[in-house]
Amino acid sequence: MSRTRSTSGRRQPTILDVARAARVSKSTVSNVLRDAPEVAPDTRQRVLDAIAKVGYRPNALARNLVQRRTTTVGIVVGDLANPFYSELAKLAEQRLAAVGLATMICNTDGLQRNEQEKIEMLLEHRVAGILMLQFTGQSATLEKLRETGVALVIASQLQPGADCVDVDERAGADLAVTHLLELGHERIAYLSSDLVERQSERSRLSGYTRALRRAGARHDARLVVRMRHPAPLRSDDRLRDALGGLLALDDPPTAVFASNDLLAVDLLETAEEQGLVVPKDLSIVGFDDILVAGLSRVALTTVVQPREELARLAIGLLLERIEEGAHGPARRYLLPPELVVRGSTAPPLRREDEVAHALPAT
Amino acid sequence: MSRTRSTSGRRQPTILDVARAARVSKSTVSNVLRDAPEVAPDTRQRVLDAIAKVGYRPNALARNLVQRRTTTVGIVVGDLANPFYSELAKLAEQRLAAVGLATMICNTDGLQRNEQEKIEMLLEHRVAGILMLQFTGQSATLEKLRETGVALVIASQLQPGADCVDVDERAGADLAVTHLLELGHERIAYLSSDLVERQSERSRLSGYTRALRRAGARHDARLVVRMRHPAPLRSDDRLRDALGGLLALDDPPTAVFASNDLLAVDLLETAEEQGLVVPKDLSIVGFDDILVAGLSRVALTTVVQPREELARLAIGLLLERIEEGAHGPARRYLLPPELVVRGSTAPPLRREDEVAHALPAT
DNA sequence: GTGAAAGCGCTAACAT
DNA sequence: ATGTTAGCGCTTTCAC
Repeated sequence: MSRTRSTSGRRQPTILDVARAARVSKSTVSNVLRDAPEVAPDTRQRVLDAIAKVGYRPNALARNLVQRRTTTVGIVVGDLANPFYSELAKLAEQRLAAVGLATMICNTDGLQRNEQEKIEMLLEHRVAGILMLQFTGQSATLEKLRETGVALVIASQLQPGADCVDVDERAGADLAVTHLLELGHERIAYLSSDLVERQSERSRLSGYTRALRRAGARHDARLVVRMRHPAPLRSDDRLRDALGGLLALDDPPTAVFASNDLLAVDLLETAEEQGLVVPKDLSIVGFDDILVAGLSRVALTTVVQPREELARLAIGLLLERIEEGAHGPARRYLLPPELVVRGSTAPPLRREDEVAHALPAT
Repeated sequence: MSRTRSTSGRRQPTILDVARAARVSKSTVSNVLRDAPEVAPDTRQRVLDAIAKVGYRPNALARNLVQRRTTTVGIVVGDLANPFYSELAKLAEQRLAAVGLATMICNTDGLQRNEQEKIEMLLEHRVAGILMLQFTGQSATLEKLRETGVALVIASQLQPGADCVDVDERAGADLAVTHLLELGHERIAYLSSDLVERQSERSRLSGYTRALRRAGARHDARLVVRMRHPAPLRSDDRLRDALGGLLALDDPPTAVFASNDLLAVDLLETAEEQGLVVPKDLSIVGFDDILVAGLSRVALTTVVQPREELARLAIGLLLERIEEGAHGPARRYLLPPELVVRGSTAPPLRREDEVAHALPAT
């Protein structure tokens, strides 16, 4: 019974069209497609020719359906416009493509609602694995994921029971604050935004606290500020208020540790807009080491997250899970952070210095 | 014949499991899933309950296979780590997700080889449409795409015969150079990297030439430099050489128009590293208006590409094509660029000024 | 309103 | 070495 398609143009040729053109059965075509060993050289050639002739292109959906597994991996990211994540996403995609896996990228804007929906969509597409570059930390979501048995790796955050690869954020924050303490700062603020997930937030804050406590500095709750994340890379009202609040204290901070580079750069902008000079009047340390931080015009002292290694290990873990299945104990890589000192930090201005010379940045 | 799966855990429940649990046929389940009108309220409820009970999740592959169309769209991008493209990709993904479409993102690194492979992969996955945020311009690729009849939109570049949405790059370059001319510059270099596709390259160069010609300035081929793209946002040897070459001329340029912001910022870094002061010794104009360009510490004068509008129009076009099919005449949106003047441009230092005062940036 | 049946394009036994 | 066959999980006529 020959079919004729008049509507909406020719339909794509299938394996059957190839079979007819090569005068073989469709399984023979399938055999050469999957290059199974038992095909006669000349038959194979006939099939190859037929494929070229009819312009055949395999249908991944059909294949994936019958094989009950896909070669697609989902990447969930909070904000693709954040350089830290887009760089990570790029590295991950590269590695996945290198082993023949396609990538579905989902942006959540950091919203639980979106996160759930996107994950649901990935599961409906039966992705072989999911890499979460950011995670709201909602346990129900994690539970659902676990039920499906899909391979899962969470990057840049620790979640008990799941494969994780993250940097030691506590140690990183400690590094940052210790650096400031060593420069002689005593009043050090911690500024954070909800762009950073709760988990990470806690770790970084705890690193901040630990460093202060070790140095015997008194903890001052007024120096810890968490805000809605400001517009990226622009000075911002909320940030201006936050900074104003800190500086209005009777004993204002001389340095700020910001929980991420985007925020740190914004702060730098805002501070200078207010007439402060960084680092003379205010030292700033960030977290992430995004590319902008390294510009000499910006020169942000910051804690480095090793992106390449993060991506490499995360994809490595994910591929293992896809191979072996999701059973077995959770694995974790904890990467050590590093501090890179640039021009945004300097010793504090002592009272008596205030009119006189300011110490230059190291 | 009941099946038992002992290996690799439980398999995911199918529509049949739901049917059994609800004591209806599978087509009834399908009917409530696609909420077809003709289902009795109580039957629907029974099915809904069964779905929840067995933890059923629709299989998008099976659905897409039988419907012979997917709800997945491919986005092809050259470099996801380039803020301009990651911002665009994010906007596009948002709009697609809003209408229920999933997004497969492919990074090509600007390589034709990769571009072809990734497009092939998208086609095998039978994506409903492809949005190219960057395109090497290879006509064979375009031809293949056209043959498949897949919905296609090319953003940020004009390709005859395909739906395009791009900004008027020629006008943009003209704007940039005219601005420099009006400031009094006479020797204006054009610096470009292969990060910019050939098409765009040509347009921008032609805008540069046109502006110069209109002003009656003599064209000097030595002022036009195209280089391999340097490491993003870091000063770079190649760039140092390129700049050195320009400044070594007997009549060196006082201003540079860079074909993209990433390059412009790199140039700024390199120039200052070499002891030049921007804009006093050298004015720089970029193209794109990526977020970093707006930082007051960077303050790059640049040509704005309206990203939001680009994404909106591109996705709009793509959705139309997915609806209507790929036949019909190609459509095109040409967006007007805008110049935003910041601190990286100023009148040139005249010989007699050289030791004395320099004019500040506007 | 509901069910039976015929595929979508492919793979993977199993025959031959 | 090649062909036959039975699905993968779903949609979609078409009977009842």
